[in-house]
Amino acid sequence: MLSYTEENYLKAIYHLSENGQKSVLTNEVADAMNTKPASVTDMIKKLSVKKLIEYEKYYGATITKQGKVDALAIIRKHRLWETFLVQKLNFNWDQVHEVAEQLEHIQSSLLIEKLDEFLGNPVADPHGHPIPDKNGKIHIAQQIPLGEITQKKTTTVKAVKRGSPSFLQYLSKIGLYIGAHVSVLRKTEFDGSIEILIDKKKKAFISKEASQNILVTE
Amino acid sequence: MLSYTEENYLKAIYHLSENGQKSVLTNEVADAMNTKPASVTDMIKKLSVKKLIEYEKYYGATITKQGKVDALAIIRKHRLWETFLVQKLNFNWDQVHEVAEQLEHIQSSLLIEKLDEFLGNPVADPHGHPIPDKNGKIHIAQQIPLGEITQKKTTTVKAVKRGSPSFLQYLSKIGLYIGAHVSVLRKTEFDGSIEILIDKKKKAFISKEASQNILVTE
DNA sequence: ATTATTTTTTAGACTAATCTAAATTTTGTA
DNA sequence: TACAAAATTTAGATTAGTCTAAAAAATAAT
Repeated sequence: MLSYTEENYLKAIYHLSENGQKSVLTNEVADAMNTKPASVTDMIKKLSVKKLIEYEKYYGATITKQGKVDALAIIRKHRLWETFLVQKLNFNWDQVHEVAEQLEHIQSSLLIEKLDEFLGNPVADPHGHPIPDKNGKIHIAQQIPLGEITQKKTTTVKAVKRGSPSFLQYLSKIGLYIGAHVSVLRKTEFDGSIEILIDKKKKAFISKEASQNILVTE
Repeated sequence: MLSYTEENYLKAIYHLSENGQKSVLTNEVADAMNTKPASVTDMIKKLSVKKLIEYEKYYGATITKQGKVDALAIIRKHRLWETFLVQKLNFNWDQVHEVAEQLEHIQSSLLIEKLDEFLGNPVADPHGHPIPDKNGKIHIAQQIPLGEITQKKTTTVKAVKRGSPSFLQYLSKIGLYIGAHVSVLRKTEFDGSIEILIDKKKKAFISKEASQNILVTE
């Protein structure tokens, strides 16, 4: 069984290796975990002894099949708990991450299966991120950044990419949420910002950066 | 803020000091925590520096006002989570303790207040144990052991005293649960065992020991 | 291609929580 | 009361996770 800390490192390494197949570097992990590279080296050795990652000195780590399985189990728990917090306890979507970071480490397969059932076997968390099923299978929906859709076409918001609390609060403030219907009214060439129409009612200007973090149906 | 381990020790000391005002002895704590007396001595020193207990060398520890407040906050969380597991996730009452031992350490006052509300501000957990309110206040109901009630009188089961999983499973098996209506049909003098009638339907013989662990309304 | 910079690892130290074994103190008893 | 037994504390060691500083290796740049 993995310790609290081992779980967190494994998860970080999984997330870092999602974007690109390349091996994950020591400093990247240290940044993600807010620890020092020396600590990462130690932990990487531990995880590689446990066959959850493969590690070549000075060249970073790659996650193994088993490592992925374990990481996905943790991510499943995280996202189910986030869903619970929003759907059942009325948390806002910007309030759930920190608490789910704790809840994801609770060890009880009975609990997580019953929670899954209680929530109606959800396929995505409050940020639109897919929830791996019991076997670690993820259904990856085709989604593109809002900035890239054809003008006039109406799409549905499916997910947010990076979800810092302040970004999520900002989205709520302009009336944007998962499931909202959005179309692009105008694009500004020089800075990439766009004007959008939400649910045929509200207009909003959003920056290029923001538009890249909002994912919609194609 | 208390560490996971400090919380567990504080809770154990609180529970041990509930039964009797006397100070809690090192060995008692070691037994309750499944650790060695030497470890207890160390922790007792830490908690006394934090003013959660008062400690006189060789004479055990007594919990302070602040210690009680902190202990009750943990117990509140434990019992709210147990209630959640049974009422919302359909756990059996003999399955919840271990999971709640983990959940009680989640740090989020928002979470616990929302959970409390979600559950309808329950006053007792699935074993009938009182849930301290937000301010640590407990409503202590008058309850007596089943073995001590007057024969023929019908009473309502309110709580179980010590709730090991096997004892709870046994109670379920004979049809006994919190809220059941029970009367004593016969008492056997020499061993203190009794025959009871549950919900005017089921009869069961239970030992003196069991009867002392079932608490009913007077 | 040699040097400078960056990255990573190693070495050694620290804290929290635990242990065993030995020393100390209290308690019980002859 | 004095000694034996039990309980408690102290001393010293261990493990997990972390750090800083120094050493080593890889990468970039002149």
